Amino acid sequence: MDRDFFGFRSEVVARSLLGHLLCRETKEGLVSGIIIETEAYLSSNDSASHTSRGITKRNATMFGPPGRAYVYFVYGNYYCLNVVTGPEGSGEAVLIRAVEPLSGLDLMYQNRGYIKKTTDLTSGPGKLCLAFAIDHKLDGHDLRKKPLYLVEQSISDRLEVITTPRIGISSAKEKKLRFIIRGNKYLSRRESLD
DNA sequence: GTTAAGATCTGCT
DNA sequence: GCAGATCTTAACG
Repeated sequence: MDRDFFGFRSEVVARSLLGHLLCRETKEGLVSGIIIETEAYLSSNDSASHTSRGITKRNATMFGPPGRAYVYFVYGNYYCLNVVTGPEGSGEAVLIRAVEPLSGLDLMYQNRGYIKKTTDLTSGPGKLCLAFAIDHKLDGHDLRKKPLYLVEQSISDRLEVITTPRIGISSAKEKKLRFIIRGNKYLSRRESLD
């Protein structure tokens, strides 16, 4: 995936990331999945974004060059993976909320502990970081390079995409900045009626 | 130094 | 459907 892909506003990149592949290589092997759910966090006028109050130690990666990974720790237990977007310095990103498992299923089960259903492997931002062995050490990593990278799929522009409000936030609830592939089994939540 | 809230997940009802 | 676990971050005194 080339550099120009990430330089657009996060609302645009969030949509265009759907259908492409997220790949992770570790010494145990290769894991990959199809991106099916994303959320955009804007550079300005978005009180739900980590960057709404300026640059801090945690969110510094979001103000860096696009195409990097912004990985942060939430709720004392889990990591979330974002893709930095927009021109450098704008402070925006796209949260990867769910993928559809494609390869390396055995390794995902191993990374997640004893999970029974395939639909529980990567159907949420914290879950997919566990399954893909993503943690704070990958914060700032360039997503065009191993061991964590994106691969373009030609099917991406023919998907049926719908938008909903973002999940788990208390401000800017009205903004429909969550992008999902309609009807996919691996979404973090069922589609709401709107 | 202290404190409250948080881009979540799991297990139980 | 709901509460608890768990701990970092950032705001405030």
